[in-house]
Amino acid sequence: MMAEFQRPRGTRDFTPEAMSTRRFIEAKLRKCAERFGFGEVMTPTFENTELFVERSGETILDDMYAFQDKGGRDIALRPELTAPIMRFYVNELASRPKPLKVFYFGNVFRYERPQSGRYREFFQFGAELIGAPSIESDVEIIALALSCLKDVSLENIEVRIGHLGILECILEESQLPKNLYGICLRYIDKQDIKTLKLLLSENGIDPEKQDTLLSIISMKGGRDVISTVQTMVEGGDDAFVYLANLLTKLTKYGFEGCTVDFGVARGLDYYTGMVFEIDSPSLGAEKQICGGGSYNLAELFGGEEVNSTGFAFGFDRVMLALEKDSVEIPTKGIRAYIIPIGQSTRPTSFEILRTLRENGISADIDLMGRKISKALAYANSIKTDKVILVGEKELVNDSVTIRDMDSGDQQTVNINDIAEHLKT
RNA sequence: GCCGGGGUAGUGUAGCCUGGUAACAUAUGGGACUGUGGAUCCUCUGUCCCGGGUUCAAAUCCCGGCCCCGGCCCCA
Repeated sequence: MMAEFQRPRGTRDFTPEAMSTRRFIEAKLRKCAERFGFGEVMTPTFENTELFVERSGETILDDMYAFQDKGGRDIALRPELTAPIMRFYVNELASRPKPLKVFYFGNVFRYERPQSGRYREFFQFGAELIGAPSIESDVEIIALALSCLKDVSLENIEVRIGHLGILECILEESQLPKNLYGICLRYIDKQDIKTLKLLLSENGIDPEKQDTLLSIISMKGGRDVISTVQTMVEGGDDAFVYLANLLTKLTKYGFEGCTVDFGVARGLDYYTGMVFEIDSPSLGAEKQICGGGSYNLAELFGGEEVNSTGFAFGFDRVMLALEKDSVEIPTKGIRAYIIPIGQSTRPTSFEILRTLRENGISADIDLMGRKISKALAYANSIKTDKVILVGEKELVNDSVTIRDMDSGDQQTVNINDIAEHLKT
């Protein structure tokens, strides 16, 4: 048999086993966000293309699944979820009590060349905290991201926190024309030192200032780095204090090991202050599993200015990282598998099946009419905890044999006690 | 968009260099063992990514495409 159809490039099918582990992790993330007081929201899979162009500029059209629908409307499959959430906010949620805390989990689409940890349809889990312009909001967001990773037991991570205020300050000092800030931040984010240097030289930036800038953006470390850099920069005091306080407040949440990295720029114009990224060193080229920061988008979408801060996880990369780090994820099977021995016991077997299911116990039964040996092999393959052997001999005494699939131990249980027996 | 490595039963592989009837393991389905054999034994089915070229003959060599893996670019 020849497979007639293939999946579109960069997409994936998920097996029952894969879905089981994905849902397990997903549930942990959701629970964590809810514990932090965030509520889940959902927006459409596609939006008007304009929304994303407004946010990121015409160039992202190349990287989007954008098309015209039958009514001639320009439509795009969402490439990310922050813009849709902010649109939702401006449309309907703006008058809600502040702060507004929302989270999401959804598929997103990008027309890019697939590679390790990069697909054309992938999944993002993220949160946005809207309307609370305090440092505590930024801390709350970072703490949520870190707590999520803690809850899924991903320990091998690198957290890098930066501040655009400081970068801006440095750029101002270097007297680079303001219209080049965007490009410059882009190079900084990419750590493209060569091109950055070229840009600075071309614009007649004092070589000494160049060196200062270059050394600052490559600096990362703990609290001491903040003070070191502060001595190299004039002004920007507020931002330095902010970063220092941020680290202090994070420790109150129990998070110590965050590093400060002045090279985190997240090449986008609407980020305003704190920015952060989380990497999993176990992954290859695509090792960033999370990105976030404080931003202002509402105004751009026609709403009132409102401070927001948020992050997004690359869910698939989190799953990859968990796999690389060999984090165990429990596989769940069913509680009981019923094997009728011989035709005569099948009616009673189905009664037992029904009783178990009505008692909230996951249960399945042999539908193939198999003999014990093969039925046991099947039961083993679907990872059931117990097997219930329903045979004539036991039924004479209204009982069945329950076999524990881990130990192989068996015991005789009265039919009326099966549900109770399996609950423990 | 660019570079490299790949694509052989459901899965994992051998065969490719050096062209000559496509194989092994495992899984699935069926059967035997007549109530514990999660075993063992027997057995059916099932494969060269697609298209073109070279050749008497292509899984094998050549070209193009598609897809996968790794990297570049990009990464909202």
